[in-house]
Amino acid sequence: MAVKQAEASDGRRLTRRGRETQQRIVAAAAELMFENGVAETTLEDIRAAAGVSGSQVYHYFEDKQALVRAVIDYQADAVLGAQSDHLDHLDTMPGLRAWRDFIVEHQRRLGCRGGCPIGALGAEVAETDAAARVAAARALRRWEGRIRAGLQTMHARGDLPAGTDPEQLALATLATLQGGLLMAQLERDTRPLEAALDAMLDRIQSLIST
Amino acid sequence: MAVKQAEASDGRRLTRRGRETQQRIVAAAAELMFENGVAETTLEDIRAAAGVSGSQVYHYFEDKQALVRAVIDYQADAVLGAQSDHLDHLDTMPGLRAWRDFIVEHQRRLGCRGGCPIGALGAEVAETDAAARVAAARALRRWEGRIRAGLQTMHARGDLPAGTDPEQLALATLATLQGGLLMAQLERDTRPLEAALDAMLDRIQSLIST
DNA sequence: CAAAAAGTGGGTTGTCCAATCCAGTTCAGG
DNA sequence: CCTGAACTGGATTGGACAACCCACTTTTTG
Repeated sequence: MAVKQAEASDGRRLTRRGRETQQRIVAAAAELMFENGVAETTLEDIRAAAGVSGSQVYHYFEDKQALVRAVIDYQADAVLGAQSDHLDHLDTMPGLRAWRDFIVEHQRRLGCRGGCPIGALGAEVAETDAAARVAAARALRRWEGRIRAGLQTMHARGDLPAGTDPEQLALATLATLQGGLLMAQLERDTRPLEAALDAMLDRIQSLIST
Repeated sequence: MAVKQAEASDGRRLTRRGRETQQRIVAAAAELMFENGVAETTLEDIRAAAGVSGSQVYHYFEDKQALVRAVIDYQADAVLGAQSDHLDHLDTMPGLRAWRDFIVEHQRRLGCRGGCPIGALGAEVAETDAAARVAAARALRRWEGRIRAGLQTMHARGDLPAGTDPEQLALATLATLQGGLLMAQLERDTRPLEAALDAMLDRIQSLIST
């Protein structure tokens, strides 16, 4: 599921070159908004970073809000893509632990800056742009779906007791991850993130060994 | 620990009346920033909502950033104050469950709008205002301290096994709460919040009954 | 109770930035 | 190869808003 906008703001179809330019704008916007937030990122910054000129941003996007929505979809693909291999193996404790380590290490490399590309962006625009809020919520549901798939496999295999609900557990796991990322961002320290994920994985482990 | 700014932007001491006006400005700013975010809240909006005139905001605050920092401290007091009774009883499972119910019910009443007054605000300004980020982090540590106190009581009492670290568990609990609030805000649904808190409380419960 | 400090009301300024426009150039399909 | 559509580059506009200023009134204090 890639970001297939594939048309200009006035609805015309795009050529190959056009699509590339559009993607370059979204990628530049995503990076700048991740680093500085939506409000602090001007269209001029994006234009310069993408290496396109003046009217181009408006050629491809209706307005700034439309670009923000495209960025959210782009980040959803980026985040799920980056951890795709890990997400495919969340049906064993070693797989879950490896995923945890991957996320913590990634945050450490970033100096805990930026938080979650989806969650932080969504939170910033949630109360002023309903469409963007919904886009962020949809992105989180995709993510949760991948986690749930792993837990459901464990459940079907009988590793998780019949009484447990994989969906609830997946929701809780993603929420814990989001909160850990937020606290890590604010404290510039991975410890809250580690404590949060470890507690949730220990919870799953304890369900298994029941 | 109240917000004792108690001086104007130029460092002069405030009279009683001045302090009241200053508080009215902070309270108005807090409400508007909670509802619409920092970027969407103008000083003119705040001025009008607080019922003060033109230069007054600048009389009491150096600039908008200083006001944001005051709002963060104000919200920290407000949040901890509102759940103070519950925070005093986090040393039993019924106490923890009651706290959970209180938070979920509060979110339901708000229609899941706004998220966490501290977390959402902190996330918005984290990458553009280091002082505000630190203020938010400090607020979260105060909150975490209250949770930790309850868990430490359980630990000392022997309810929690010796091997468990109340601090780690408190950190994880707050992170889970933050993530649940964020997801509830984005999805406009308390289910992620409930799933997250329930999973974490079940974790604590399972540690007790070991 | 006088004089200085604290607080008020509103007007002004300068900057930033989203959004629009248009003249010129490149590209892609028939 | 040529014609219209896709794309480029830069200039412009209009509005919003943070920050500042000053004349005036009220409050506090020595």
